[in-house]
Amino acid sequence: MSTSSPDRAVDRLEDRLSRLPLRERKKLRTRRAIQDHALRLFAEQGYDATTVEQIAAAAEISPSTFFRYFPTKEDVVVTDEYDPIMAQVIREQPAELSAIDALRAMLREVLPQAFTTDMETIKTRLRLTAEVPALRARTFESMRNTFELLSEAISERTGRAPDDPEVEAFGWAVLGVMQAAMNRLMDGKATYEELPDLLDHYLEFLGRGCPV
Amino acid sequence: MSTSSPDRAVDRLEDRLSRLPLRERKKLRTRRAIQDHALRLFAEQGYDATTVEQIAAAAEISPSTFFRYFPTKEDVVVTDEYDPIMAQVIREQPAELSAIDALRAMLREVLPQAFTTDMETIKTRLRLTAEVPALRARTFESMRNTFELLSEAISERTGRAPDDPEVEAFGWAVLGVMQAAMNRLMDGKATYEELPDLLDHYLEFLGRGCPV
DNA sequence: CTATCTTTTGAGAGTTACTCTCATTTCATA
DNA sequence: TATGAAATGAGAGTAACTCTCAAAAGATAG
Repeated sequence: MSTSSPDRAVDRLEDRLSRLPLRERKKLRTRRAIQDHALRLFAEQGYDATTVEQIAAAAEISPSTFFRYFPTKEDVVVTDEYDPIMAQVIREQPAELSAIDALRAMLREVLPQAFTTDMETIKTRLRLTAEVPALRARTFESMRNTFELLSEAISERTGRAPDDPEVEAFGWAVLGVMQAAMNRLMDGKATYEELPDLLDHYLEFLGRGCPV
Repeated sequence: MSTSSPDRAVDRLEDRLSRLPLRERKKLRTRRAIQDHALRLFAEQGYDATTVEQIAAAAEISPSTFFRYFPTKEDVVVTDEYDPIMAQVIREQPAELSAIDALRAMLREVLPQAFTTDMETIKTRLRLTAEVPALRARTFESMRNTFELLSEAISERTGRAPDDPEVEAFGWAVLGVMQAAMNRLMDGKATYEELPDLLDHYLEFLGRGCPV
């Protein structure tokens, strides 16, 4: 299995950081500081028990500045950078693969890579998302973003319009089975090691018409 | 197409109201008053521009009491009573139908019924859900409830465990295509008249393995 | 019908996420 | 080094929720 594509996709992101005007680099550093301190405090004290004021103090900024970087406290946990990478890797799959097989190949590439580089953050975020109602709710908004990128990539591969009714149904069905897998993970009915296989199985199951 | 089942299911709900201790009946009346006034005010002034204080004043209760009936302002819009009815109607379908066909039959029964009795409320709720980010987010929590009832009903029909991995994947895939249909409705790409056919087509499409 | 017990309600104070405004500082450019 | 633009901090304000406690309303026994 090729491992170079997601590396490249990630590298492209990291690369951009270094050769940026000072101002922009400082902003990115501040953003990351906020997120790191926030996740640490959430893990230590719990989400609700941690105030924005505390996060701002830990990151050495003012509360006003916090809200300039993250419109809500929830965004600190919910915002991630994987969606564009996943969309990109879908596009890089051979054209002869079906949409479902392209998705399966993408996940087999991206998941191990993400787990290797960011396991701790991923675990913290998933645990918070499972436990805090406000964060669970926000998940849906981020699914809508994922849907946009996903249906765009699918549309390109299949030559159908991005707002084709069946493309949209397919996109949401895929997000559905992904959510099913995430829920099993959050409920402790599956482990992180099993996740790639579970997702693969779910997509194949979807392609067979969900025979139950 | 049978029309008696959803009538009975609804009737059973309405029936209970009449022969209830005074206290309970008053509570239900208060609850409905809050919801009616809230939806009216939201429609007139917008969701964000309407405060809980205004709703409480309109319903002639105190703000404290508002939060005893609805834990959050969002719940007033998001809470609905259709899920148990839908689960019940799924159970009433002939055993020889596949899970997907049972769902299709259920929707052909329940949707017209719901549209006939509650069209105004449904439209208001859907429009608010489309427009207000906080409400969009909350949709996901109510999907989780729907999932519980749905997977329970599917599990009974198929004889598989409710937490069987494939039952869960199927349930979320179904919720996915339903969400796809709702989104088309909210985006103005489909009408309420077309919704039953669209949903029917989506479920059939799902049963064919989503060939895109 | 009265008295008691339980449940529901209202009033009010407190917390915190989030918004807005304006003065100040920090960085970019000539 | 001076000038303009963008980022920051400080502070005041709003509104959704939480908690506590006393008053009111409904249920129940005598």
